[in-house]
Amino acid sequence: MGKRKVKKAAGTPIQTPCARCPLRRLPTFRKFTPEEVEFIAAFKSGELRLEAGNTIFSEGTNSPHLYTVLSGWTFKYKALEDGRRQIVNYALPGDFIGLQASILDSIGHSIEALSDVVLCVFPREKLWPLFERHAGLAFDVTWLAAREENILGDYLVSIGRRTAAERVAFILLNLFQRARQSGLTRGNTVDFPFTQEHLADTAGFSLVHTNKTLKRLRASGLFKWNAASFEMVDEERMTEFVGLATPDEVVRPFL
Amino acid sequence: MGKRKVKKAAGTPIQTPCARCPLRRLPTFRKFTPEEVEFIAAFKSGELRLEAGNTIFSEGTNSPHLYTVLSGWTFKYKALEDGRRQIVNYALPGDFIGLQASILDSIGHSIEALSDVVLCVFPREKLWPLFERHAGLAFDVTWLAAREENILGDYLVSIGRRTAAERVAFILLNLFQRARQSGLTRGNTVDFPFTQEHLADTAGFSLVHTNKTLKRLRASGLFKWNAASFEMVDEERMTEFVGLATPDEVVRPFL
DNA sequence: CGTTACCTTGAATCTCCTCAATACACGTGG
DNA sequence: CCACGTGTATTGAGGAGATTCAAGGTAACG
Repeated sequence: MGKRKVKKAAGTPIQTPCARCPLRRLPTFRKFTPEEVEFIAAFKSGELRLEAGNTIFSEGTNSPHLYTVLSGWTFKYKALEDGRRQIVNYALPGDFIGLQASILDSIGHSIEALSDVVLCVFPREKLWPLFERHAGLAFDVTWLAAREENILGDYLVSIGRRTAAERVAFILLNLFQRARQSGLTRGNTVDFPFTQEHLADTAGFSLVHTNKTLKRLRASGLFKWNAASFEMVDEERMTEFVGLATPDEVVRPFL
Repeated sequence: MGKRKVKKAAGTPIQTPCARCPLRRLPTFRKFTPEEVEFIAAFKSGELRLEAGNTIFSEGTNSPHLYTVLSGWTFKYKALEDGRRQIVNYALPGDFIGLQASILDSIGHSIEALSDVVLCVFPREKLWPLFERHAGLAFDVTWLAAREENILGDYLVSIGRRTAAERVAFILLNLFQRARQSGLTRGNTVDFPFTQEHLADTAGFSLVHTNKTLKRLRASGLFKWNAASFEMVDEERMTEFVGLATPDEVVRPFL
């Protein structure tokens, strides 16, 4: 882990107040009633800032907290004893992480900060009052769980049935679109914080084969990806190459 | 689809009353309060009996119902235009299907009856009252969604990172254990209603390769599988071969 | 007794993996 | 400032692993 210069003001950390949550301004996220915002503000117990590379959850663990990503990227993965690793999904700003640890009793995967991140922290024991007093928010939590299932299903088809090129293209497209929803794009450009090795562990390929697939894919001109900077050149053709329909704009909840 | 002799008594169909739901007797499922049982009984609007091979949900569709499997097996899958198919998960007695269609607005996968099945039918519009009036049941719904996510994650690692033999063994083991939880085993034996082609579409392999992998795997003596009848011979070694820990007994909800 | 659905096997070919070497950017310590 | 280590990207070569094509084989059913 590289040491970075972290300048921190001494004293109390500055927290983002929920009422002025920057994510709420994005068109992606649904509007809340004042009571809901108030409840969420009370639900939130703090913020957690972590540098890239830190582990947030370990597989099999339990935790007194659950989180929402406020800024930065995280990814969740499962590892086999001999070192093989499969990345299961990513979480971007607005996404929930650690729900499994709160609902089931232990989490089935590890979660790691992919970039420097800021997480909103919620105490686990207040999840129950949320279900009791705010059916709307409870429904939102379920919505997010269903969405997660949906994404994993998409990844499953990709890994199981798509060719190498389709598979890699699918992942890049998916992450680009989700980054856009989370307000991380400028025009057709994003900074992708992950390496080819992450991509390989997401696609279920070796690093070498991922690299060669990328080379062929780049030649198609659908996108550019140098260093961290990813540019989507022809989203439409990319979408149809992967065999998907153009996604409709969703308005979704988050906490 | 083969025509079967379906003998049906004329007149009103016989329904399983929730209070005497046979699934509730299994140790796997949690006990409900009398009020909860009453609510569920009112929530349930009927039963749906389907023969093997029928489609229950089509990808991209919406539905006024959601279901619980009362008996039989179903599987959900996604198809690409050119015919490639990936089975994403199975649903056994006690499992929920079609939640995505009720929570998100359309379902991301198709669902088909693998064997003859009986489904409990719940009207979608009563899902909201459930969240409003029975936080405990709402929590259960979320629990089931989180469990689903958990299973899909396991399948992802298998498809992405396990060898052919491990992968096939994992699926068989997983389905055997879930069948046992649903009360479908007699000793170490179950009737598996799926073919090698289903297994191939679950593992992400071609039918031929699945067959050859099975042959090698059978030689290990961990299990027997002839015709429909599957016998688990050495569950412990099978578990460690796949690289898993022995699962603890879970008590889980269902509707 | 012919059809249908599944299972099985061999052969040729393509995909993907491992091993190995090189290249480039960056930050550290001399 | 330069030498060196570290992390990431790139490329070639040889060998497993999977796919497709093609041919049987078996059991159930009408």
